[in-house]
Amino acid sequence: MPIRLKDIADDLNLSKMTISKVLSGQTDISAETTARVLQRVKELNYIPNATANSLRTGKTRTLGLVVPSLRETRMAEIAGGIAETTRADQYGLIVCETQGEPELENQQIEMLLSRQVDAVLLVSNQDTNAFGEHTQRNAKTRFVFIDRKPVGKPGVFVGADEEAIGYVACEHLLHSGYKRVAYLRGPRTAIGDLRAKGFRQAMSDRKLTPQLNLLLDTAGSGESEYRRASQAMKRLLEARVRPDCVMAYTDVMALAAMDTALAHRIKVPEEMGFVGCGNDIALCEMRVSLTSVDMRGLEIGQKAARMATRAARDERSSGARSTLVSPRLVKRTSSAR
Amino acid sequence: MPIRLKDIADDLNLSKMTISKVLSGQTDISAETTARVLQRVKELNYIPNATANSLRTGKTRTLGLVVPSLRETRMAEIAGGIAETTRADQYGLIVCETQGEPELENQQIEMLLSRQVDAVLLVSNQDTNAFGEHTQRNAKTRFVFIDRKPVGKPGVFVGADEEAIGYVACEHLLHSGYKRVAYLRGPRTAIGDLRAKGFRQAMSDRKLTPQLNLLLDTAGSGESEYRRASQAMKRLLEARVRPDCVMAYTDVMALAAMDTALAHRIKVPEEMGFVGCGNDIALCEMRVSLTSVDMRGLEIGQKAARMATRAARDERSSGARSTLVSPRLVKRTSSAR
DNA sequence: ATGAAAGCGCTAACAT
DNA sequence: ATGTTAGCGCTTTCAT
Repeated sequence: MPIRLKDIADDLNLSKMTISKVLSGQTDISAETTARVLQRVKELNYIPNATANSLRTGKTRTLGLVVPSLRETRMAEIAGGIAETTRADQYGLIVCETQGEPELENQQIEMLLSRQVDAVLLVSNQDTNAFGEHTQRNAKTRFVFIDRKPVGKPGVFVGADEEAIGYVACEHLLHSGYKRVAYLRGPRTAIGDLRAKGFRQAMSDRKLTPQLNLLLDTAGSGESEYRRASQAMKRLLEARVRPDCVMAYTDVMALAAMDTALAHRIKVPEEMGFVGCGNDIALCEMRVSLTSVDMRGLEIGQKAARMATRAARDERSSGARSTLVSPRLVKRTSSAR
Repeated sequence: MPIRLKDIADDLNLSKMTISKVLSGQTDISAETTARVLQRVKELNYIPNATANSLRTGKTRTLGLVVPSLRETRMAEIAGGIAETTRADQYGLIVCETQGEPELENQQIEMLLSRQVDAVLLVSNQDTNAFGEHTQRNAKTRFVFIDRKPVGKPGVFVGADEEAIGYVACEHLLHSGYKRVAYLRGPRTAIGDLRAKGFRQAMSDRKLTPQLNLLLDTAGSGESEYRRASQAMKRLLEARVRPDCVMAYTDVMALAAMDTALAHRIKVPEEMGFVGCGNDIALCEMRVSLTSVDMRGLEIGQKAARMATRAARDERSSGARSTLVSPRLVKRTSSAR
């Protein structure tokens, strides 16, 4: 059996309280006793029972993270940022996958509440608010939403500034001297729409009109993202007016477009430029290295974790309700005109 | 404040025990009472306090996972398998990153032990066994090692059959009619050596001698894996005897080699075949789709989680001490001669 | 500067 | 079929 406070106390002819006080850094214990206790604690390799502590104090120093899947690059990045920050703060992190299923999401949130986590970090798939009951009733546990704004729930929000992502990518191409921007715009989700809005804004800020026939939606089922983007790119190359640059919703799509162009003997970046989103290091260093928008998953995770621990400490729900993290453009060869 | 057992008991004029029994499915409660309790529990949205339960029972129904980083594809896969299985078993999963630093690894293990996890799943970076103390002293917590065999610690092991991975990849190429296999062998780690051994075995089983000049080590610092593999491939193409196929330690390396060959106007797969390892879906569907060895990260995670929960349940440390998971070859165009 | 008592929310073991 | 007692390991509060 593991060693308990009492074991140390008995061993030293002191009371449990004295040991507890030493370990929690109270100052009303003599230096001598403190030293004796600390030494014995080390010798016996005492590890405090966090469960008992939690039951007594009502705090677990543990956060819960709920994500659709850890295997998407973006989620892994965000989770990494969260894990890093929680570790530094001496918090634990319970991670749950939901496969995008609302039912599992609710189930996992309930599991986390049962485990008394101090806060829940949630990348939700639910546009609806079935988890409303939880956030309502259980006033104790704070919620931090990531990347997807909840409809009107209590809890703070951190996410990428999607509109800025679209803007930055497009503006970079225009600034580099490219003129006819094609945008492989990805799915018709809230995020996809925001990013497209940024793209359009960048165009109109330069008095350019997006040529709508270059606005392709590569969503669709069956084929891989790469193949779908390749096909879209082929169609673009056959158009009356060819674009002289392409921005894409993801790095994979940008890479697919670039590969297609290269196969058509188009010179990159001289004749055609490319920008992706994600700054996925495995993808951006391939072939002609790819300019990409870093969406700051790591920072978003860090920020979310900090908001969570702060919210968990404060009684009152604290200040900032919503934070957008600005993207950062990483220039590489593919757009170096 | 959240609702407690006692609240329900008072509300129904029953004792805490009756409620507890109903919720844990004891049979010695009348059907009528059971129904009444269940209904009120649902109405009040009662969520049991797992912390109190754990303190009382000594079990947390929580596993700890320690990995170098969640952002490597392989780790994300393994973690995904673990998360899936623990969820199905109604276990929680505390995830920790160590950035490959032994100090952090020990720290995180201690954190997990403090939180009384029922078992620790560990992808260790330590060849040494600094965590020995923990595994020794804390007889209660079980250890499951993943992908890296510990030197001689208590605890079970699950990992990929690395030798088989090397064998399967090479044998596939030979079976397809390729003759001169080049192997971009990756780093000189224990795993790298095992995989090379499998490669050599496959060659000698066919009475072929690996041409040593084709055995390249792409380890080295600074440049990205893709660039290093590209350079290695260029050297291979300038050699007196060109290989007619390439197998690589990773999918990125295989892709780099293939891109280099394609840039040299070599026809894939007719003139040259390629096989990678990892079966990374984002990479294998690019360009000429890449044949790759699936290293079964998901299955390894699932198996590890099952071993962990089983070990946590049984008092005695149970049977199987070591399991190797066989790789699965996924044939695609790049080697379709 | 040190310690005794009480109790966090739950359940194992034993009454009734 | 239902309830009582005791206690998991710790900390808060209040003595001494």
